[in-house]
Formats: sequence, structure tokens, C-alpha cells
Amino acid sequence: MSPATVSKVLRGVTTVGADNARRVMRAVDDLGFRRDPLASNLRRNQRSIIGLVVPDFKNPFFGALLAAVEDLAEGSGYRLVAVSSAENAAVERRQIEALLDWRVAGILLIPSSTSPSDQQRLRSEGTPCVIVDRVSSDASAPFSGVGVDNAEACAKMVRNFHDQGHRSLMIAASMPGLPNMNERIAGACAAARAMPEPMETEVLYCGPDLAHATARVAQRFESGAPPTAVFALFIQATLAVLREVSKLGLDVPGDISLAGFDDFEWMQVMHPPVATVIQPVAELAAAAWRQLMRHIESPGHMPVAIQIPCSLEFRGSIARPRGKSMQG
Amino acid sequence: MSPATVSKVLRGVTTVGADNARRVMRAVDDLGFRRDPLASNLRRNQRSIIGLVVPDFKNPFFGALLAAVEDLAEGSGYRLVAVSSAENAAVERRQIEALLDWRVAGILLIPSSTSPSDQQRLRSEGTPCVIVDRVSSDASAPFSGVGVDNAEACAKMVRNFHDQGHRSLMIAASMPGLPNMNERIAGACAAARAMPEPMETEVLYCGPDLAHATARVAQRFESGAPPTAVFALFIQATLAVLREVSKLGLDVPGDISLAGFDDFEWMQVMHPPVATVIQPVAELAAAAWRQLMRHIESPGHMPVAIQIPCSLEFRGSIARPRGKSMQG
DNA sequence: ATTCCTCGATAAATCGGTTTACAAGCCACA
DNA sequence: TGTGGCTTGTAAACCGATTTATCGAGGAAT
Repeated sequence: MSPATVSKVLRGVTTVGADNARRVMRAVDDLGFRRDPLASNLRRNQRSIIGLVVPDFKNPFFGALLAAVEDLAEGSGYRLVAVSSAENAAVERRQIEALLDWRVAGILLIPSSTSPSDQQRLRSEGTPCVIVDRVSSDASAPFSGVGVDNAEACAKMVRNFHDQGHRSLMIAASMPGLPNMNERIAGACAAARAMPEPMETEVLYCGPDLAHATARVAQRFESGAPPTAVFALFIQATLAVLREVSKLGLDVPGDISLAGFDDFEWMQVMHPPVATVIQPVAELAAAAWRQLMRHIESPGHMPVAIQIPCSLEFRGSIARPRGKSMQG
Repeated sequence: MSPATVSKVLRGVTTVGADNARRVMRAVDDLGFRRDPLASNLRRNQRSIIGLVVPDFKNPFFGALLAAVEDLAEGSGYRLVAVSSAENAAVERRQIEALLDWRVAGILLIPSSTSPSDQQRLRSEGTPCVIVDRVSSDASAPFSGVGVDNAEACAKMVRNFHDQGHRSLMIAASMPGLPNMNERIAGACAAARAMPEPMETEVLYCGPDLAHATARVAQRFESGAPPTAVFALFIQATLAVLREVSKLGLDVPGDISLAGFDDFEWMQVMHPPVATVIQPVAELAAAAWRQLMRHIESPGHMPVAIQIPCSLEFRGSIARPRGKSMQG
């Protein structure tokens, strides 16, 4: 029995006799033979691995994205290899190099570095790639991007603050530079400016992690009159605000109304539950996957930019500020 | 210039002339040549991939474990491929099969299925494997296990409840069957029985996810007198208890004291902050990695069981029950 | 009965890199 | 000068699969 015949049977090619096929199958069962998909890919020169670069495995938002993409990969006969860039440009570069070494069929990248030169270099490698979530709105971007409509979602949230009577808003962002963060800030500020009654807005950059965020928020709250509303644009800012507010003995939403970003399970368990912008993780993953498949199947495809709308959950952490009646 | 020479240079073999080595390096730089580690492994018959099977990417505890293991892998020249079993025995089996197809050098498994037959089958494949976190205390286990000292940690927590004056304790577990969950329950119950004054303990099985847990906890709280203390043994139970307690207008810790398991960022932000058992993720990952390396390097190695102690954080969610003075 | 055609099975080349075996070059020593 | 040891470079086999080309057997047609 020749290896070619075995290979045919295992791939389900029909040009093999029924009795011979049965013999092969039995031998496979008996010997516990498993074919090596890596060796197979080597010969076929057709790759079946998709790389996913995530900034932080500990963030359940990225965890959910990872789980969704893994499902899609399995459904399309691909295997997913997820790596973390640890929010670090150097690590990200190294991880992408490693994926390239593996000859992945494509890369889904949630960038942690903002440097466009890195993306240009990746572009020149020729491996299909789609930028996810942290999409730069730059029209000359080398890759397709799939993100959410950050500006519109934030505008809606700001309008809600305004309609509830808030006139002073603090926007708690992470660091300058992340494209989606910039969109959120811009969307929120633009909406505030467009309101019939002016809203005083300030942007507080809170740094990359909970420790920095807590320090920055504490510093801000100690240094002057706190705003009546806080819009925390990422999870650590939400946590930092909650911590500092409770430390100062302030009441949510009595003294300060709060909105967050992303829907984490604990948000609904707080009292009051935390209002938030919900990014549709499954749709995000599905759209990103679709784009990547398209780029893999037709390599000449032009990059496109896709924005998916978010939904908003107005929960108990937002209320009218003290002293504002329903009329005012 | 022959491929063999190039290969030698790239692997850093010394039997190649300095001038020739320089020529190769320059050509590599110019052509952007990258060697394929997969093809390399194929020929060397020496695998450099470690598989990690995790029950749920959305749980930050597993996310942290994944990040820690990824670091260790990179440090040892291995590449990590993380897959999710979605808390589902069939998916877990499929994922393990896939890793075996890849000829991984070893597997770190956080089991979601409790069936020992699956582990026996895996054992017979010969691929080194270490069970992490959900370790069965069974001495005849086919693999080394690295977990935490669940029983002792839970006993300490129960002792603290007792010393604070609590005499009725509800233990909120996930589902019967998970080994670490059983250890936690057993440790807590044994400690309760061993107290000088008797503690009334009940075990509530809450199911796999937040929806089930919320329903079960709600049902329990509606059906009879609530306990003065709740020990939630997994995150969804903690969240469910917090939600139901707040829905019923009860006060933590005034009406009910609460302790959780694992340290999530939001726990310190709640008011009161949630007391909890902290599993040392980094140590867990390091010990598991060490064991796996040992099994890979010396295949005949006997399985061992390692337990790492946890630390406890007694936070504001635990207090003396109402009506209990400091004296008793 | 011979030729042609089709179908199923096998041999051999291939993917990208490693390894073994061997040949060539150089120097020293008798 | 011839032989032996040592270094350096190359040819060829190989890892586990797939693919192409080839080949033989059997049936239909002449």
C-alpha cells in the first residue's frame, strides 16, 4: 500500500477503490495514525493558520474577541494562534515577526503601537492583515480596518448627559495616540460643543493601567471642583473613578454620574449599575474575519474601513445632577 | 553557496568560515529571508510548540494564566498555542486532538471535563501533559498536577467567618464534579465542622454561568432565611450574590458578609470591597511550566502533585453579623 | 484477438529546512 | 613527498505529507 493511496483516502479523494479505502481506514484506526497538518501545509504551500495579536489577555473584552475569532476560525478550517503584545510596541513587533516566520495565512491585529511605519513594514511582507478595534481613520492606511463607531457612540452618551442636565463633563481617556481613543474623545467633545447649552468638558489622560489611572483621577479630584459627570473611555478609568469616588465619600449618581466603555459583568452588579457603551464583540469579530478572508482569497483587494455601531446601556449610574429639577 | 551552509550559519554552527558567514548574513538581510520554524521542526523531529487548553478566555483569571505561560514559553524558546474548551467536554476533546495533530511538545490542560477516561486516552498518546488549576487529588492520576491549596485557603476563610461570629454559612459552588471546586467545598465544610462553636453550612450549586447562578441564588434567597455569610467559590457566584443582595435591598456586610474567589480588579472598587482568596497566578504558571519541562526532558518521570498556597484578602465585605457584639 | 480507453494504484518529485556523509583544502610532521 | 589530522564546504537523504506523471489491469469496440 503506497503513501499516495493513503493520502488520497484521508483527503476523501474519490479515485480510490472502496475495498482499499476500507483497508486504509482500518489501518489508521489500528495504528492511531494522525496526519500532520503542518507537514501537509508545507507541501500544499497553502497556510491554514491565522494569527491574532491582542494587547492584553487579561482584559475580558479581548478575551471575548479571542473566543469569537477562535469559533470563526474553526468554522472555516483555519487554526488560530493568539499572541499578546502586552501593550508594548517592541513585543508587538517581535510577535508579528514570529507569526510571519510561521507563514500564517493572515493576521488580525489589534495594534498597541501607533507607529504607522510598523504597519507599512508589515504591508511590504505581503501577508494579509486586518486591523481590528483600534482602527486609524487615516484613509491611506495600508490595511483594512474593522472597528466600532466610537465617535457616534460617544456623542450619544454625551447627548444623554446633556439632556439629563449635566453641564460639566470629565472625559477619562487612557493615553494620547490610540486611534480608537482619539475617536472617542473627538466624538464626545464634538457632541458637547454641538449641544444647545454649552457643556464644559475636560479630557484627563489616565495612563495605561489601573495604578496610573487611580493616581491621575485622585490627583484631579483633590485639585479642584469635580465635574458632575464622568465618561470613562476604558475599563481602568471606570474602575479608578469608582474607587476614588467611593474614597471621597461621594455618591453615584447623586454627586457624580458615570458612564463606562465595554460591558463587563460586574458593571450590572454594582449599585448603581454602571451605564456603558457596548461594543458588539461578535459582530466585530465576524466583520474582521470576513475582511481577512476576502484579502486572503483575492490578494489584490483594496483596503476598506468598516465601522460597526455600538449600543448604549443607560443604567443607574447616570441621573440628573443635584439641584437640577426635571425642568432644568 | 549551498543550502547546507546557509542552514549552518542561521543555526549558529561554528564550522563555517567567518567571511562566508558574513556573506550569508548579508544575503539574508537583503532578501528578507526568514526560516520556517515549522519546516525546521519537521526535519529535526523536535517540537517547539506547547499547547494550552483553557476553559474560558473571557475569565481574566485564565487570561492572566495565559499571559504568564506565554511569557515562560517565550523565555524557553517554545511557542504557545492557546485554545479554548468553552467549558465543554466535546470541544475539549476536539481541541486536544487538534493539538496532538500538530505534534505539540507538551500540553498544559485546565480541564473542563471531569472524565478520567479522557485523560487516560491522552496519556496513552504519550504527549507530555500537566493538569493545571483543576487538579484532581486522585493519587492514580496519569499526569502531574499543579494547583492551589484550595482546602486550606477555604478553611482559613471559614475560620475567619467563624471568628467574626458567623454561625450560618452558605457556600456557593459551580457544579458538582470539578476537582478544585470539590476541594474548596470539602475544605470549607471540614473547617466549619472543626470549629469550637457549630456552624450551619449549606452548599448551593449555582451552575456554569452568571445567568444560572443568578437564578439559583435568587431562588434560594426567596425561599427562606438567608445566611449571615456567603462564601462564593467562583466569580459568577460572587457576581450573582452581589446582584441579588442589592436587589433585595440587603446590606453588605451588615446583613450578609461575602467572600469570593480570585482577585479581580473590580472587587477592590466595590463598596465595600470584596474579600477574596487570591490564587497566585504567576507561581501557578511557573510551577506548571517547570513540571511540563521536566516531563518533556525526561519522559519517564513519575507524575507529581503540587499545591501552592493561596493568600487571603479580608476586605470590607466581611464584618460581624448584626446583633453580635465584639464579645460574641 | 488486437487495439484503445478508462480507472485505480504506485513512483517520484516536491515543500523548506536539517543532517549525515563525503570530498577538498590546508598545515604539519616524518 | 607522502600521510594523517583538522577544518570547511557541498551533495544527497530525510522529516511527513501532497501532487504529478506513469503504469498496469480490465472492459468495450473493432
